[in-house]
Amino acid sequence: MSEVYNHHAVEKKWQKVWDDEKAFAASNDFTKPKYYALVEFPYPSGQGLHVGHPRPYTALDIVARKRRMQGYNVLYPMGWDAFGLPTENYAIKNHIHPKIVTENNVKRFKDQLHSLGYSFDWDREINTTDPGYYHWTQWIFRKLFEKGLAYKKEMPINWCTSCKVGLANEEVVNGVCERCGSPVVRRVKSEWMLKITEYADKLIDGLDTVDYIERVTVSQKNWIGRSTGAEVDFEIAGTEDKLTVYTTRCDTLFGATYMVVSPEHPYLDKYRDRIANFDEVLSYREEASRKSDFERSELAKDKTGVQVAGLSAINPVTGKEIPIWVSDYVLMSYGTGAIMAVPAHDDRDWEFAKKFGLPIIQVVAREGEEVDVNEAAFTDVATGVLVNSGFITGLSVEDARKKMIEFLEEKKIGHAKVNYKLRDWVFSRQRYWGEPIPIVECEKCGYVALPESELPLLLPEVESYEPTDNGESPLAAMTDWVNTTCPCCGGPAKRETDTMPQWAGSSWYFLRYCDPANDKELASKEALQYWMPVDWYNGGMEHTTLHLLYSRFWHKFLYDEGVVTTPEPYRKRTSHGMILGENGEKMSKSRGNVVNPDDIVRDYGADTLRTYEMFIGAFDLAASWSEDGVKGCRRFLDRVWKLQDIMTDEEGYSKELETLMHQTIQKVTNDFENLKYNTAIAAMMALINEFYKKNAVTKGEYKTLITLLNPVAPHITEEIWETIGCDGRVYQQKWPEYDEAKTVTSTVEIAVQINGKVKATLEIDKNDPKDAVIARGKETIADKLEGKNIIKEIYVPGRIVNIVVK
RNA sequence: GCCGGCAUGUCGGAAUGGCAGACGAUGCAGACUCAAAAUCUGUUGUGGGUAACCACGUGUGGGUUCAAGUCCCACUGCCGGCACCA
Repeated sequence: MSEVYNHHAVEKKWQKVWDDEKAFAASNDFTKPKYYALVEFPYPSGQGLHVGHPRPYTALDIVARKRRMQGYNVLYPMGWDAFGLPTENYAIKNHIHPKIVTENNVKRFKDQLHSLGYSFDWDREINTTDPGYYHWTQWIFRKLFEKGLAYKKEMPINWCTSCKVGLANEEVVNGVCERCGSPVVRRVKSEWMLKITEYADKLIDGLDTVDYIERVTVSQKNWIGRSTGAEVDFEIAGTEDKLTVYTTRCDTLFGATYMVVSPEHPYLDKYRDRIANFDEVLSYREEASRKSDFERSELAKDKTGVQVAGLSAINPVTGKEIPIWVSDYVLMSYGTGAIMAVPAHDDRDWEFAKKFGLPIIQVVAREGEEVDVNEAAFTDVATGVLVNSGFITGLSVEDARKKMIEFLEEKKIGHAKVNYKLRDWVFSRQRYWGEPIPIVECEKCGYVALPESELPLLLPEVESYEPTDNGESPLAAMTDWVNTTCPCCGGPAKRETDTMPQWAGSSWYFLRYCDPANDKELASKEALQYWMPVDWYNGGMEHTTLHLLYSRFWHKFLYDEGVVTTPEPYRKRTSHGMILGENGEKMSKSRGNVVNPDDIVRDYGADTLRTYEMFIGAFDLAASWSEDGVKGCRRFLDRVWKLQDIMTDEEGYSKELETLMHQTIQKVTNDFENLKYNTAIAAMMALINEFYKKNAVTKGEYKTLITLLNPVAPHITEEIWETIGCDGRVYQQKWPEYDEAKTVTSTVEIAVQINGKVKATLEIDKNDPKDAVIARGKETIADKLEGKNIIKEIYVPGRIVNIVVK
């Protein structure tokens, strides 16, 4: 009899063996076929590893291990995205340097990951807070600056009126500061921006060349939000100025009955003397400054706004004078900060017009049908036909748009315009724990980048990590660091004191893994050429629009600069679902439903945790934790272990199980590729159930099972392999192969239906002719067909016979 | 509000338009045990029937089809993201 499986001893033993053997180091032999599997590197938080982390890590560990067995040179690396707010806040609170906090957290994370037996190549570990790493983050920023893609702009930040510091969105809860409860306002500050909008088209078009799961592609396209519309100029009555709007519905211009400008629109200040109720407008602006863009664009039932008394505009096609309003649902950051309002054909304009009693004029109708725009806005573009619209009356929406743009261009009052929802990337943070921005401001030369020889610009030691009272980063208080000389003219200059956002370090980390120790360049050309692109990148859905887009942007820029050789960084992108608590809610301390992976590893073993997280449900959907489910997986591994007791010496497959063996290899092989880890494991469970039913397993069958299971449960399978006297290691074995012909049987059971309802089953040979099968089918249900009128007989080969009767 | 996703037994979940509920858990019954745990065996969608069997059943309402969990239309509920958390 085999001993009871002891996961403590066995897991420790094999983890040491793999380390000593450098079992999973990626080779620098660039002649072999390569495979680059990547998971998002974690933020090493103080809480340690969450049970959510092992889900994607195990999934790609399975892929990485399988690829090695298939003969690939595999790169499966890990590192730390270690700059960030929680570390900094923890450091402030406890007066510990964030560097120390980070070191401790990284150590804990690494121990935890190690205890799970991942096949990471730890020789390539990276850390974004390491000067040898952020050297190159700064180098990339420098290049962006050189090419004019980094610029300064006045941008609103969240400002706590009491703490007198800038706050991250997350630190603002219901409009008040998370720490002190004081109101938060939006305050303007000069910030570094990156021109991601310049790459908007490339970022959309590139999506056609990669293999991302559909919802990622769709999300990115929507986020970039390319729309083709027109800019139209409206004269402001009695002035030389024009109010320019962006619209996607220039066909509805005849129905524009008023205009709305954003509270921050510059014309409000320019014409303050003409605006009779300027005080009212100002206080409205003040109110709007308390809201985020998100709150402002919410289609709330009660729209707010103020009419700008004393200013009006001229509708360029009707010549009619129309009022100008100010409302916070119009954003300065999208389009031109002003809109033409067509309440009859836009939901938000309709709400606004209803609330303030503004005229609603219908200019689009559905042919042959009454549409009452006083009941609701009519927004159907596909079936709309223009009415009441001068020279475009009677045209479809599509044609009307074209004709209107021709007209606007001819009269020089407008033109076609492509617009994006995507906004430039706000790159400044008034924080300590981030990469210093390698720029100085010189009175004579303006903003000057540090020369490459001065990189990395080290993060200086400061006494306090708190932002200063005036909202500057803590670095601003270090005058001897701030005051420097201009690299250009040698005159006095000041260093930039804002730091980079956490997104910076994670926008190129996959390149560094290719050549992590290089101190001459971010990675050698040869290494990049060989390893890139990443063959399979898995990460959370929550990173789809920010991290994923930011890193594609940087990569495309580096491609244009000739630094990297592929236009896209990732060939394939998948996403995993969240792991929820036992109660189906998100795990959190306050809900008291947090599961610590260390406890599971201690009580059930790493292999059990890995198996359970893969078995828990569809990989891309959220799943709730269940301790009983964990036990079930441990039971499965114990049953795999105990197969030793019924193993025979025979090397091949037994006759009865030959088909099932080939089917299982096929299913596991394919399921591992298609994110269907749960059904792959179910297939292996079903297989061992058959062994137990027979009360025998041949050594050949056992070895195949162990090899298939190894990527999921690497420790126990290595131990069994050794115990039953096999040579070498499982991780060095070739991936099992199946014979397609042996996965199918010639006889099959099919269902016999009447009107689509199953009445009987029938054993047939797959090669039986259609008529014979139908005849036999009818025989088996003859009693039920009596007195019925057969009107149709259907045979789906190898599946079903359906007799349609009346 | 906008964008995306999801909805199947007691629970987690399976199911190229072709026998719904694989696999696991739970419950129940039995074996082993002084006993319990562990392990093993059987059983476990609902209603009716002694039984063979019959009817119903994949969030709701309609539709397409010989056949719908799966496709189409309209809804409802829940979850995620919304640009300074990462």
